[in-house]
Amino acid sequence: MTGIKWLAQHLNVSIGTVSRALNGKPDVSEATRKRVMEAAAALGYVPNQAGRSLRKGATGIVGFMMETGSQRQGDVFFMSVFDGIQSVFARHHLDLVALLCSSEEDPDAFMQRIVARGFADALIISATKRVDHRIDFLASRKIPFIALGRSETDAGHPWLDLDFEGMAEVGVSRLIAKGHRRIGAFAPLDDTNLGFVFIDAYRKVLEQHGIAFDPDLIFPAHPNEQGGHGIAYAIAAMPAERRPTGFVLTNEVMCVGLYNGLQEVGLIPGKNFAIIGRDSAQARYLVPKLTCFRLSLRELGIALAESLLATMPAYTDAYPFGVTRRVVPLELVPGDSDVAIAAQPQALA
Amino acid sequence: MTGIKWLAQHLNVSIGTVSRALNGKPDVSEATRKRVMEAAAALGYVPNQAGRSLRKGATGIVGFMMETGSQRQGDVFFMSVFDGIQSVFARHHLDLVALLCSSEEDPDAFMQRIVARGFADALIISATKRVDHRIDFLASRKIPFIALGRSETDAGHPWLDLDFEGMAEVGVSRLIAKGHRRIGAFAPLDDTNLGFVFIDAYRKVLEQHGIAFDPDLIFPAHPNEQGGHGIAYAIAAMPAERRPTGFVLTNEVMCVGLYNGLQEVGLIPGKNFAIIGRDSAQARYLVPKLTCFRLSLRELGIALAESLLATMPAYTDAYPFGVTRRVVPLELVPGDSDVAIAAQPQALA
DNA sequence: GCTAGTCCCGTAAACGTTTACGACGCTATT
DNA sequence: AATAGCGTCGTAAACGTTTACGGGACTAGC
Repeated sequence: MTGIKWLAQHLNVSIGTVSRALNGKPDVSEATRKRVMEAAAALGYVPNQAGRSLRKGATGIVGFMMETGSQRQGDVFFMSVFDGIQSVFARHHLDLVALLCSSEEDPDAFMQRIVARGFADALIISATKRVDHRIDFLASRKIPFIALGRSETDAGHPWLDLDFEGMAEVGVSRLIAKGHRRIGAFAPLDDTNLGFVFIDAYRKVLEQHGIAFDPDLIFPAHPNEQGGHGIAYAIAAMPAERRPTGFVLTNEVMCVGLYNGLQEVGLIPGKNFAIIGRDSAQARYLVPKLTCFRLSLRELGIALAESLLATMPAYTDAYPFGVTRRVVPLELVPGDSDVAIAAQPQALA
Repeated sequence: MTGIKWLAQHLNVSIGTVSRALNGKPDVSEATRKRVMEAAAALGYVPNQAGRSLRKGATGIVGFMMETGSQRQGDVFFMSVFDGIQSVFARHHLDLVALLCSSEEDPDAFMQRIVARGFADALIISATKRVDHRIDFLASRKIPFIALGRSETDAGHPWLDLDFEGMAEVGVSRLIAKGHRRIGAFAPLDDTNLGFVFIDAYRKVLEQHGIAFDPDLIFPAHPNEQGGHGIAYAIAAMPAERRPTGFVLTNEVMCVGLYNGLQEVGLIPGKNFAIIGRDSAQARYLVPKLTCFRLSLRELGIALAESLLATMPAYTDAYPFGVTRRVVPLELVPGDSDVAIAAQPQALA
């Protein structure tokens, strides 16, 4: 018994007038507009989503697609990013919802279903794969979207990504300056793109310093705590002289697993092993203090939201910078974990 | 140019027949049904969400309300729960989406907006407060919902919660059996209900063992890493003889902060301090191994989904157990962090 | 006083889907 | 052979909203 005609009847005006009053259209007197808005507030009327979006062809919803399941990395990360996104969306009466793709469903099929159903006006995709069919699909359907993460699939689409090249540059050369020659890195076992970007830059930095690339120092792992933990044991299983003496790890959740795993095998970060990692709520309290890369996740969310809106026709006037394809820098926060090699006592067997 | 009439035209049948065929209604021949479904699959037709839910008055969507922002606790937790929920929903063509309430918006207002807009058919709310207006609101609007977490607000509604009484019983009496008399606990600074439940049970267990309750052993903190970390320093700031010698901590993310904080102040878990905590992906790799309570988050999600569907008229025949208001047990996984007091060397100042 | 213009507001169509209703053709029964 | 029944399908209304269109009332200008 709620609905616009109910409210209109209650006010003795037509439904058209009510709609115009609430949507700020010009063809309504200030007196009746005030009357309508007050009545709506008093009676708790809110336009029905289905009716509105059916008529307008837009939902006022932006979807953030993410995959659920314990395999995926945890998501303190996302909560802060979401908050940044929403602070932008709130200004435009847009709602952000997380579209949860079950681990049992194919991500590409999920995305097609979401789009065809007309669920959201725009999408944000994350965990981009090296080749990502979602990008081609969204571009071909002309759905506004932005990717959090680069991909080799290029549809001229907007994206934002962390500066993995910068982290490789700063992190690896910092360890080299501290005397390290054997520096470990990880390769994600799924085909998320970020791993490849980092490894490429990592190789380039080594080259610049005249250090030969050793494929044994690239440790394949799942991008979660367990993956980091496993790397520690993989290192310990190597002959001592072939082990890395330091590690640059751009994945924040892996840091915790690696840290604790290393301690279990007698490789103590900051003592006889060097780590440069990624900041996170958990990593912030590691002992000894983790030297890490940090960025404001909230600002990342804000940039993501603004860059997305810039590509949506309805908002281009508010955000008049075209397609953004940009890398956001991270700051190195010195800690005690990136010890110099000279200071390292012999690693325990 | 997609839509049901487009598909109907393409097949030379009426839109009514197409709709009936796709929705499994009886009034359609098997031959045309097959023809319609194949064409739909081939042309990639999926019914428009707005049109469908406008007509049916249902959206096929269940919303999981959660608050974003870095203040809230992180959510490796939720990802696994989501996966369990979805494995149930998938059988009924229901979609789960996370409704993200910005930290800048009032949760009660957010909920009202969501409900009034007719966004979801049912809701799951979490982080229940001691008195929670959302419960009364949803009950009065007769929206199907379930709460993850108890509350003193009781609308006869369904809920599921972790067995905090059981954790207090097992955890506290275990530490007492190991010689501890001064056992710490935490009280959440926001008014989430779980804190109160645990503290009440904690007091009762102490009483049963004839140990006086000391309010100084209840540490107020935010339920995140930083909160756990702060507790360590609060403990260190106490005169040594008034400090707790052990701690039972039911919040999984706080464990990491507390663990590392304690090490910083010279109170080493498993050596001169005892901790019983909650299992999590991060906590699993703490050194020394954390003695903790564990449960299957996926199964929790499954129970949550089934209990919710049991209260929805359309699904009561599939899940014919009425309103569930139940506590799910946790298993104690022994580690090395709950050291006996006799084994504790003198705590360092 | 007539016309043009302006300001409000009501009317009705449209968005895409589901579904009650009725129509049609066929078969089986009497 | 007439009728009842069944299986199949088309027609049209309905869901709640937005918006193009037109009309009425009033003002201003001549």
